[in-house]
Amino acid sequence: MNVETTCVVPASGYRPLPAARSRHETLARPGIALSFKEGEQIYDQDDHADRVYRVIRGSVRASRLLADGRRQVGGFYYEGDLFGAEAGATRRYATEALDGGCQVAAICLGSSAVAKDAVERLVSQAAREELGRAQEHMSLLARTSASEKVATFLLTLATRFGPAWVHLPMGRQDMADYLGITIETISRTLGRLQADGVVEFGSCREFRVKRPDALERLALA
Amino acid sequence: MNVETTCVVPASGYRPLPAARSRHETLARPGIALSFKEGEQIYDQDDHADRVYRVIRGSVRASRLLADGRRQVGGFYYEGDLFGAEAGATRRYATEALDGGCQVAAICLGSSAVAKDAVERLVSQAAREELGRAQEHMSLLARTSASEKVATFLLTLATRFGPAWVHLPMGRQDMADYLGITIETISRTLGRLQADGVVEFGSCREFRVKRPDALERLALA
DNA sequence: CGGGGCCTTGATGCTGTTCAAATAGAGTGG
DNA sequence: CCACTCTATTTGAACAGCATCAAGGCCCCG
Repeated sequence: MNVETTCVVPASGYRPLPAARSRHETLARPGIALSFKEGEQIYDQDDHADRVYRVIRGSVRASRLLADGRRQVGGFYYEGDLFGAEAGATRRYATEALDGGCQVAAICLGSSAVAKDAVERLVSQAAREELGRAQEHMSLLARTSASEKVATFLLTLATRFGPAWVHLPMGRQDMADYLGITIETISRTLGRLQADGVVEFGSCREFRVKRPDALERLALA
Repeated sequence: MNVETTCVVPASGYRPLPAARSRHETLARPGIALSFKEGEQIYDQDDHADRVYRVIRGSVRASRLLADGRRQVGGFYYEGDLFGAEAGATRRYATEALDGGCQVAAICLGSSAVAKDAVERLVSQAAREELGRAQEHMSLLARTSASEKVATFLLTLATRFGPAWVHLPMGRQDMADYLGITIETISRTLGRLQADGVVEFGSCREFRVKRPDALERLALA
């Protein structure tokens, strides 16, 4: 494409922050800290969306009930993640704390006129993060085989939370509803991965990657 | 590709537009109009993302090559849609014109200092639209059966493009890669829907809904 | 010790994939 | 306008993988 335009690459404003941030940076941001018990709801499906959040501690699950009663898990948010940006005026997913002692910072839209710019940047950033996650999730769901999905899921977690033992804040049903497969298939696939020596489970909520190369090969395939 | 006009009309009053827009209204917005032939690329995967676009005429396909050679279709954009917002600094999907004579308006980030605010709002709006589409697509991919996926896909198109005959700008392979199923399953499912009298195909690129209630039931189920 | 989640494991059927081939459709040049 | 070619779509048959139904085991907590 050879077009002569007066386009200028922007110096700032459209550059996303790296996905992983230090906790210090996280805490140094505006917002009202809130605590939630395990399973407690942060906001509900169809609520009016008037704020975004940042996870300070613990993890959060976004889920949605479909017309026929099935449940879809939209995503998981971990320490440092922004969430709560919406395409419309209402919540597409409900969000709940996965851990006891889960803390989030709420950033209210249009709260203080002083910090208006900062809030707008935060909201914009939240939308970008959400978009990235949604696209990642789409790739995951588009994969054909259950082992690819599960392998990719574990790999993503392992990549983010270090090479040692990784704690799974969500249950098997959550994973199933997130990956679009049944809980039985999840269980069998995890069992197979462990039997093949690719990963190792300390308990059903804790795993460790034993052969990263094999896991990556499965995830890509 | 050739440049048609060079309109740098700064949009004054911003307001969220309805999904369907008149062509006139579309053209009254800032941007550089560009024309593409069928199959011509608008931008490539991994390109630097320095502008967003609005479809003026025709339709656009976003697609992505995966490591193992498979192709994933991220979405389709139709007249009036904003596209090209990214979560990161580079393009996650390549985009190509589906029709001959496809026209899009390019809005360069940070182009004119005068319209800076308008551009920022447009980019923000583009991100929101993209997020909404991604979430819709996730719901689609999470559905278990092929008939649900195909029915939902047709219903979405029919809802947007009126009750009469709807033209499909994409081929079967595009639909397959969008829905995460094979082209054979697409073909069989469409055949079944037609045999059941739910839809009717004039040609393989044109259909009409005969029993909207039945289609909706399939889509929800 | 007993109850109730949650997770695992087993057997069977269905749905979609795969491989293969036929048919339809669009474009090209005579 | 027709014959030819190439691609897109449809159709067929066999197989593989996941869902479903069902039962059993594990673990936490009262």
